[in-house]
Amino acid sequence: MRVTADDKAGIARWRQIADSLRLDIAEGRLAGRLPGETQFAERFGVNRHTVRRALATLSEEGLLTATRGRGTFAAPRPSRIVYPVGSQSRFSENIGAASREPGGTMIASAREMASAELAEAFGCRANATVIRLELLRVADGAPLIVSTIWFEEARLAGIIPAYAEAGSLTGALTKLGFSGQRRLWTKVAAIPADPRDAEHLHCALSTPLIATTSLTVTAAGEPLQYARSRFLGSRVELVFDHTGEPV
Amino acid sequence: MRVTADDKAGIARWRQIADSLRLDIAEGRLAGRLPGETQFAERFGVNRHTVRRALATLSEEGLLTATRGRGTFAAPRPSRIVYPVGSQSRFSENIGAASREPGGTMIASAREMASAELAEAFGCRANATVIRLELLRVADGAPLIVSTIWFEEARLAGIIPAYAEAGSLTGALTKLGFSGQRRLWTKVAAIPADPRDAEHLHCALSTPLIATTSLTVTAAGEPLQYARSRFLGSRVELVFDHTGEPV
DNA sequence: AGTAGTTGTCTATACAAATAAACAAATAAA
DNA sequence: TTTATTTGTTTATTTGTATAGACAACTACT
Repeated sequence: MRVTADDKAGIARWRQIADSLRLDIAEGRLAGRLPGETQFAERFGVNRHTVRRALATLSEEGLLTATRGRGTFAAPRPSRIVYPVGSQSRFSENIGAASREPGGTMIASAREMASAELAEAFGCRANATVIRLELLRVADGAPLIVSTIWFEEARLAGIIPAYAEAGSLTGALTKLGFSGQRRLWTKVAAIPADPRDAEHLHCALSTPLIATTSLTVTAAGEPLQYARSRFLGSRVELVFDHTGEPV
Repeated sequence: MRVTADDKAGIARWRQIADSLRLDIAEGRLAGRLPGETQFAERFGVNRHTVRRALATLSEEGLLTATRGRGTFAAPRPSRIVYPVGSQSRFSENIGAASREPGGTMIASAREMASAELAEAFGCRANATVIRLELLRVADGAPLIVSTIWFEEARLAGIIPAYAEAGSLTGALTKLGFSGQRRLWTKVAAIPADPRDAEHLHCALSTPLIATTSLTVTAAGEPLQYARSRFLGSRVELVFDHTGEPV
């Protein structure tokens, strides 16, 4: 089979244009009144209808409003939520500090065997039982983060009911007698959204996500929780403050 | 115009399948011998030819090798490069420590007016002159990072020739009499690759990138460099170590 | 040698996407 | 009001995408 090594193959021209314009709007390069459909068509080297198909999708997404005779206008772009990450990170504090109502729901919870990765982080046997908690975190009424959090059952058997009652992780841990815990490290990667995450975050497949993996320990330094969070790349920005780090 | 709000609209079925399989291979869910084309066709609910079109592209990308009569086999997946980020981050040290030959080339350099964002970071006038340096960083022979770095001209007039001579940023700064600089903070976002970055990083448009923005200051605490780097999400993982942070 | 299972190739058909050329309908400004 | 500009609609044609069925070529195993 003859296959050209073309990046854009298999993606309709109108889709490419829509994606390009969506990015331009998100980055603020396109705002207010947009150029006419005819101008766009010429700029992209396509027929006017192809541009119209692209604009129609963006209009459907609420990024654009077009009026016959007047023109097409870009909606004002929302700013990124700033999310500080450090040894003391907590979801509710972070989002709360940015004066947006936080929220979260438990998507799922399960007991399972520790994977090799997890066993290493917890310093336990590979077949030890762990508790997995899946949370969906919301800000401004739209989903922002999907978190998968693991706990050692031996240490945190009652975490699920405690969370259900307290409504927050920090609260649940306090209820179980843990305080003064801190985050040891955070790993960050960029990944395309998989079908499950795309559904929860209400975004398209392959949308760029920030994937963080982190280990939190007790005040005494014992492993407490291992978490993997996926942040909607378009709505959030993580901030790491290095002041205070050893030189 | 009637437009359904469908995520996958405008993306050919074979492309969606190719993207899905590419992710499966990258995450290790698919390895060694793959299911037959007929099985894939049934699993995805499409014709065998559509699957073949998807496999053909992955084969073109070197992720697959198919042999008539034998079957189709996934290439072994490369591991992510671990990139520690902290107050002392330097590119050559990081990649060097992972025992991979580092490398870098200057893509471009220019003098320009400070943007509002930049002026705030540097604490200077908005129309002050800054020097912009664009670097492409390579590991294992493949591009990994595109960095845009700004310096205040008033403080670092000779940075371009110094870099050209020293071959590294740290070396260039030493040559200009700066040492003991440290990174104050790092912001992290996930963005789709734009046309320029996609070209440099040799990746498809809209590939997830990690975008970091950081401020480095002199030993005395004065702003030294403001940098915006784009990391290829599929090949790298950033690690932030919070030990030593104030509690 | 034979057989089951695999990838590779071919032809034909139906549907979506993109192009082309006009024209209608609304708006803004002269 | 008139004019130019803009988005919206229609019809027709061409190119790409997906399906269907059949068969060839090759491999691994019995």
